[in-house]
Amino acid sequence: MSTSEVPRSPTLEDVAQVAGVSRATVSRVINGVRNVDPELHEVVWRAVNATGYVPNRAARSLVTRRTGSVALLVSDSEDHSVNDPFMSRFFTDPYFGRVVGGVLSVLRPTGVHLALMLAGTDEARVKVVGDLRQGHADGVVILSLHPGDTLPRLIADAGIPAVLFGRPAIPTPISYVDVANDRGAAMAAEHLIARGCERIGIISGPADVPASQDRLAGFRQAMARHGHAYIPCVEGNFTLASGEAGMRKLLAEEPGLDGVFALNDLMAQGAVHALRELDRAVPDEVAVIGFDDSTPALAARPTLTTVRHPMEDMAAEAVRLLIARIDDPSTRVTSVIFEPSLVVRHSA
Amino acid sequence: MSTSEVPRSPTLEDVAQVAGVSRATVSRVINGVRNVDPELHEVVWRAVNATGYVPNRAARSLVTRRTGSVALLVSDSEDHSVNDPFMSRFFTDPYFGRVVGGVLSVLRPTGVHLALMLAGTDEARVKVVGDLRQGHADGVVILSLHPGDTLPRLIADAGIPAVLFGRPAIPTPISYVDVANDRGAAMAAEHLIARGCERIGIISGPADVPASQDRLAGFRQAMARHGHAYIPCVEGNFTLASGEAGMRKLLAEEPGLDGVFALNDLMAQGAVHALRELDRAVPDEVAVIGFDDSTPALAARPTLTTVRHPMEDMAAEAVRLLIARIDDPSTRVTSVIFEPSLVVRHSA
DNA sequence: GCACAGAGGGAGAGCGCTCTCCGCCGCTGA
DNA sequence: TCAGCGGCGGAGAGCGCTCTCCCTCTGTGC
Repeated sequence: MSTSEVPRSPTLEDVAQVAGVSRATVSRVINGVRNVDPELHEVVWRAVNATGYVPNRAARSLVTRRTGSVALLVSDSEDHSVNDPFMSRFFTDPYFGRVVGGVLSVLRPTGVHLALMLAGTDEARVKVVGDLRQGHADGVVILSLHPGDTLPRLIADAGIPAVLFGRPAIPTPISYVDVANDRGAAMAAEHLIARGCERIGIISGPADVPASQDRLAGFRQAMARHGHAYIPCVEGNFTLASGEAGMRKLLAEEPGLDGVFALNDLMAQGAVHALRELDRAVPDEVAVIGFDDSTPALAARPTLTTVRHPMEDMAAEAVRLLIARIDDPSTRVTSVIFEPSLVVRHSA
Repeated sequence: MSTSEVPRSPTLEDVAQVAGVSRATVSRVINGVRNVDPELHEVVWRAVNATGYVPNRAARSLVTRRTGSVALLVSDSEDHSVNDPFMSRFFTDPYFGRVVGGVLSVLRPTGVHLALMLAGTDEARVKVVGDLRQGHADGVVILSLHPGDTLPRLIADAGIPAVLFGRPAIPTPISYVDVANDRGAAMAAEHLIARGCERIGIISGPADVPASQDRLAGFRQAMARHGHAYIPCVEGNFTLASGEAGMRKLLAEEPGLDGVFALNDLMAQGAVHALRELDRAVPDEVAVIGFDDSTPALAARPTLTTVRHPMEDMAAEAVRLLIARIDDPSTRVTSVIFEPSLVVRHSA
């Protein structure tokens, strides 16, 4: 197409020349600083449009020490990534997409850009901190996928503005957002009981994951308030297959089960599959309730009764906290906890 | 925690001082350029580690005119984004996650970073081009979600290295990767026919989407080769609900239907739901085949027979093409078409 | 008439890096 | 012995911007 020379893009200097003013004045106009004669203001903008000027990001960053972008950092354990070159297990999970959507919803209007970073190995973790310190992003929202993650600590120690998505397993001086997992689980318990379930089981997540712990505790406490001292529980890992296996195991232990709480929707869907194969009607014979209210909840049949986890709002708030901290590093470390809500559909 | 002053991070100059050499030499060592005395080499690295030096990205970008990152740009039409503040419809779709996974799988080892950009409005499109021209990324993989998108053209005209994910609706001088949609659809047709289906219908996607057109054409041609001149077809929009509605409509038109090809898995799953409600056994009474081989294919019951769309590999290849073009802008515009494959499960 | 304030705009340093140019040094060949 | 050469390292310009300093110019008060 165009065989012409790469037409070096216009600089401030070029605009200044066209407008007949100094570089400094153009800079002032563009950044809206100080009083500039309205007439000159106009002239400068005209010159900007005439030349097609766009500020050079690197040059600006160099002097302002700001990049105008934040990072979404996914910190996973090594063994996961190694087994799955595409990390599709995670990226395909609605969890990721909902967080990205929430993050972008607040970033978009502000013009701040988003970088996506991954840290699977310890080496990568160190590299990420270096990158962050030297101008890849002004701050970072951390999505830590395994408990005992050292990354939040590294980042906090490096003085990089950061906000965690979800309570950290190890207490760390970083702000975080979370959902009241315990309260959500309690809602699930109340709902099953109100429905008349009497023998209720749990398909939990990994025991060391904070969200899993909180949901478990909340559910058990609510059940205890109703006199249910012991709740059979099997451990899953938040996958469809583990929900299916968990359901079978639970039923083997407690054949008279009439209600199940799965700690996420995917496992709840797995449980429903197992129940169908065993010819137990859902919800009439066994009621199933999930957690998250993500896509599987609507795609499953019967549709899942679940606890809504407002991930988009949480992600949006995380970014707001982050931006506040970037703008004023003295902002206190804080946590924002969102209220879950029960979404009643057909499975319970 | 640390109330100390922000300890200005070390610069090349600092490292040079520690190593007792010039700035230029440190730069050479770090960038692995030219022959540097092995002994000095060693000394410099020691100094780098001692000072904890990390190159400043902005400064480097400023002179090299490279950012060391590429963008994944999602170009959507305005009406979508407006209705869905989080764009969750798209980000939650396994499509997005698989592409991100594929992109990161090749980016990670190279140390190139990923920026995520969104362009919903025309205004945003112009802004994106400006950002791209001035140092937000060295190139861009474009995920265009609506036909007639002007963005690829804008980007091509701006001379920004770019690769499209999927054939553009409007011919544009940009490299792209795609799957042989027609061949995949033909495989689906052959499979249904081999199974003994005689009255086969299609649940298509929007008529103006290239992937939809190609699948439709491929399917029809394959059917024609077997003497099926007319195939009933209803139009969906790639969602679960549209698959369900499409199935009902199809069945109303053609009650004797014994096979259905849905242009993606989500619609296939919807079709299965409809069939269950209408008490038609899948696959015995009606065989259902999808396209993509994404998560719904495994989550549905019965599990879906589908055509595998190697999105991760395609995304990876797109990035490789992009990087090649960034490194050598004279690289020719090309297209890489991937072969689909049939994945036989239980629904057909 | 003059000091002074205050606002607007220009000059120029400098952010941290890369890269060209050049000089030094030790070696080779005549 | 000396020009020539090639390898290695230093000096320094300059990437495009922001921002401080300072100069100029107008308007005000005494």
